[in-house]
Amino acid sequence: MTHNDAFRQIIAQSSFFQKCGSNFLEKCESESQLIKAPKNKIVFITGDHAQRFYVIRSGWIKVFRETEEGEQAVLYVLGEGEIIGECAIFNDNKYPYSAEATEDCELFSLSLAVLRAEIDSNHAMAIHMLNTQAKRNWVQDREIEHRTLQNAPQRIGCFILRHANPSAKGKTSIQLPFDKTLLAARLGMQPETFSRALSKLKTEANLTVKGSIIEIEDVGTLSKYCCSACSSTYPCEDLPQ
Amino acid sequence: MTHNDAFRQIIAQSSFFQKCGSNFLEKCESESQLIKAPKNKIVFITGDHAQRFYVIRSGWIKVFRETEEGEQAVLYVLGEGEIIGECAIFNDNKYPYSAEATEDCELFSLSLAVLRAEIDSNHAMAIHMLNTQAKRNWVQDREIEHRTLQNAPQRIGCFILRHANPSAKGKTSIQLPFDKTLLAARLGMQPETFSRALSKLKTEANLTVKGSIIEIEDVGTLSKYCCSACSSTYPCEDLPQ
DNA sequence: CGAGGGTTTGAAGTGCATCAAATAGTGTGG
DNA sequence: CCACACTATTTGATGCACTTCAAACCCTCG
Repeated sequence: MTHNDAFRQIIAQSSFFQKCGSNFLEKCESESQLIKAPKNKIVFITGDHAQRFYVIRSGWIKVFRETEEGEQAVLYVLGEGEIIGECAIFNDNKYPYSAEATEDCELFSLSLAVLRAEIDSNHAMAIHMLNTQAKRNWVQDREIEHRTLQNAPQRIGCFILRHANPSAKGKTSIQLPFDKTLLAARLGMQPETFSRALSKLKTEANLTVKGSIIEIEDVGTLSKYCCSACSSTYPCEDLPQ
Repeated sequence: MTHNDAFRQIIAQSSFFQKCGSNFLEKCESESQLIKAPKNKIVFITGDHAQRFYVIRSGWIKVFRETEEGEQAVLYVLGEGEIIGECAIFNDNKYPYSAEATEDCELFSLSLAVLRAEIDSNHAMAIHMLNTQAKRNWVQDREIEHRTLQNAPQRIGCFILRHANPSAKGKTSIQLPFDKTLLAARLGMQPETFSRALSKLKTEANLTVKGSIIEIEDVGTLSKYCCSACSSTYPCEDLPQ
């Protein structure tokens, strides 16, 4: 596959780029660079002077902030078609978080200056960015709600439900998108807690777990267990992932 | 004071309105309504069809989401000059959270349609909103970090430090802006936990507490205690409040 | 002075973290 | 195809942080 084909393929499935004008897409395409980020590669660090942002072609990128002692708070885990680091243009050209490849990843690197110019000159693009930022905003508001009101098993169940087919009734199943240690961090808990909390879910909400495959005996039971500690009701259509 | 004087006084100290064009401000002024929200008044509820947004003239407004059982997650507590509910224009004209007066408040009610029209027609305004949303975004990212990495006494100390004079060295003092029960909820803990955690801070970081006045014996000691569990270092200038 | 809300304190329980170790799973070279 | 190394995951034991429930205390205001 040529570089441009690869680029277009990702663009086609990226909610961010789908609404961008073809003029801007062409500019991006022509100057885009495909980056291979092997597992554990740090893409950038909080405070780095930012010149590029990234579109994920493959793999999962962990977005986090870290104390001097190395304690991490994972803010997002982003995958195919999602963008990282674009927010640096609103933060004095400094990345407000760090990003690390959690497995071998491929990223398209794009110019922040091109993005900035597009936003500044193209009103539709500014509106599009505004929608993107606003949406990310209430996703984070929800995250705070989840961490405040849901306990560990409920947060896991909530994550599972958001990955299940939203129209599923009764029996269904999902595959966890990345490994359990990373998911634990994403949900704000320790790996040991994750393991025990998932065990508890097996009993309380009637799940079967085989590796990364989760079989849900009854979506209603699971959602009742999880969504009772949340302001939203199942199916929680307005949250991604 | 006339309505318009009161309006202009608030606008003058609102970071949001300071960068808006005079044309827009006049439109807002002419159709603004001063609302008195007595203590415990619900300004709006999650999911309400939104036609107005609000600028706080006085008092503290609690922004939260709530489960069916009445458990609340407080997302923000907003005060003078801050705006609430504007984000409904990016959310299908539904408020994504509830808002309640925690004391007798005065609000200016403004038209979302006017705001929407301004954003759609005025590029500078769109860019301004973009900056506002992006900033709120990383404020929320930080909130998640704080709740993940800091324990209760550290979160309280962090809040105190953000309310202290940023150039203070050594001894200084602050007054808590609202009551301790609300502050506890704002920081994601129970009132009892707040009380005990503040006691612990008195010992660990050498504070004196008299009602809502907190005397800090040494800012360095306090920041060392709190900021060690955070990715930022004191003074944490990029966070508001 | 008494009522009521805010705040603190006490006692007990729960959930999650921590540390340690066992087990399962995966990829490697022989 | 097997043994080994390495990582991911689970399990056990224990401790701590925070919550919960209950009651006392304090402060303000009518």
